[in-house]
Amino acid sequence: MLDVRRLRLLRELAHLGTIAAVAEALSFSPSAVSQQLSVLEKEAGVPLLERTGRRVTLTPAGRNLVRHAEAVLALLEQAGAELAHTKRGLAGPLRIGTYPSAARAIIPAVLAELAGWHPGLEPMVTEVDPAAVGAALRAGELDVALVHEYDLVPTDPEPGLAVTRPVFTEPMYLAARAPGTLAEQRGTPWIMAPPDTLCRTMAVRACEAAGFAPRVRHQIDDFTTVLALVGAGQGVALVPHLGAAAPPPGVVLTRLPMYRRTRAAFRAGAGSHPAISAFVSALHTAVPPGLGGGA
Amino acid sequence: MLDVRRLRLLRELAHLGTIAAVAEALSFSPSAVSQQLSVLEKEAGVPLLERTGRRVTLTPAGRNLVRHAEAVLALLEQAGAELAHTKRGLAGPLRIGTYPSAARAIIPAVLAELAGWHPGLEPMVTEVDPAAVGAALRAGELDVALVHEYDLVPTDPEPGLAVTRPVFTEPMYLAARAPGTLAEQRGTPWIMAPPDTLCRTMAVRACEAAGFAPRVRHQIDDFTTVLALVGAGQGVALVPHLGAAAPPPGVVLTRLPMYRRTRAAFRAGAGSHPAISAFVSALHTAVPPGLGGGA
DNA sequence: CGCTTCTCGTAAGCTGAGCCGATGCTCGGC
DNA sequence: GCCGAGCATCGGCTCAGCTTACGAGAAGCG
Repeated sequence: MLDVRRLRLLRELAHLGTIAAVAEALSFSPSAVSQQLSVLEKEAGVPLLERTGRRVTLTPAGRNLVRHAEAVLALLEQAGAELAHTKRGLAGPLRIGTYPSAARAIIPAVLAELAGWHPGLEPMVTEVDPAAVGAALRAGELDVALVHEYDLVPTDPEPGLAVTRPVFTEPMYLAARAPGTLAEQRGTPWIMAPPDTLCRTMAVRACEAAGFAPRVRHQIDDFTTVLALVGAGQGVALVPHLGAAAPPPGVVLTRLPMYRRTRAAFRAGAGSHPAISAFVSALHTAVPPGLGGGA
Repeated sequence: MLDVRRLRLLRELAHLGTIAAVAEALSFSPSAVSQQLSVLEKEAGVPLLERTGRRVTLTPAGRNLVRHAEAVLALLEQAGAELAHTKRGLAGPLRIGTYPSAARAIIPAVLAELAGWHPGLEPMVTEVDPAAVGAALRAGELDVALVHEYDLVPTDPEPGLAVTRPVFTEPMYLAARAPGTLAEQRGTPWIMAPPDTLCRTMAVRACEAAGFAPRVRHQIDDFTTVLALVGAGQGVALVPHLGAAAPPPGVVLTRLPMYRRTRAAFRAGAGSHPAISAFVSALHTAVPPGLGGGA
């Protein structure tokens, strides 16, 4: 019988690409991961990994086994969820991951709602880099997380995870010193998120769709800072509704026909866990009215 | 995350009823099983067992968890089977369980067929008490087994196991010293299998269907011995085709409108294992022609 | 071309999960 | 009432599996 513990390592390897990263994610030494994968390979009787350069790649048999591992892990997750269902009086920790602007604008109301429903529940919120959310969920460091996606960025469904329908949809705004269209900012300096982030990709693509490649001057992730810089005449930026709560004087927001959607994500099979479904319900009822609507 | 090793113990408990039996089946001490189930219960957070008298019973939550355990174990079995599929050149041991008459009449031809197809395969045949076949399969002591069922005995599908369609269907015979019908044996002494066996149940029900309760004189399991006793005028008996190969002189076989069906059984999910499906194929091709038909 | 760096594998040693045996307790049956 | 069957608990031990340390091979860089 294949060992699930080892299958989990193989799955993480499939997602993270290197043994070192798996070890990092699961708080092991790389040596331990290597040893366990060797054992798995021996008891599988089939080569699962092959060294390519200084990394390892999964063989087709390995990738196939990962598919099964996903299914098994999802089923175990579901079994745990159903188990939690039978014990009444929801209690214990619920580890929630979120991106910064939701943490500020959404999470407090959601937690208040949740506390009213289930006083025993102990929500623990952690701001997490959106790129690391998947790994944190799979590694069991988080139970549920708020993730977002942009119109222009193709959403890749991560295997092993599941997401809800969008909890809310925000419009995007062009933040500048005067009203105007995107295309008029061809020559203006831009303030964008750091490279290799979802926000950055989205902003660049928006500019490209308007017919130009943006000149990036500042790389800032925090929307409050971004708006302050816009107010100081340092450039223009794209900000979502949640990041544009209190624009400083002198900053003009122009609504664009682009949207950011926020969903809840969790491990596949965990959607029926009472704490997680309660969180999602709280999310839906506590979401500020008019978020998807006017200005 | 629930531990699959422990879930397996819980499943066995659901089938076998006592911790001692689980320990026996899996070659552990009862103490080890008890400890592991305690840990499982603790990490489930819900009572799974309750002491009723001097045994333990599963709570509803426990039974529900067993359902999930079955699913997980079947999935793991399937993953292992698919893995074996990729390694070509079928090799290694295949542990086959069988009831005695099939061992004599069917298995040799099947093994010969199988050896021709896959020389590397090492079949290991064990005669197993039909009542213990399920436990032996689940415990991993057998990979595949020949099991039979009778018309008159309701076949209860064991969870955790899967069976093929009938491999062959044998007619049943009334073995006596003269031709005759079942109903005519109302007053004759009977030779039957020991109590609490499938054969015994079948024979008793057949008599009841013919309108009488049989007087059982001898309790013998081996059909050759049974026929010898019939020949010695010690009574009459019901024997399946496979058990009636060479009736001794003086014994007359009268065919009855009743049948015994033989199937192959294996752990749920293992049906796609190449060695097992090869065995089933060999079974179908090597089965003696006319077994389901004439005489 | 050689140095550094990053990655994976192997070897040696240690720790704790989990097994066994013994004992105690609580039921049910004779 | 006694006895046996079945489960839980307690010490003690063993081995699976982790860590640390080291070595080998492959990219990147001056």
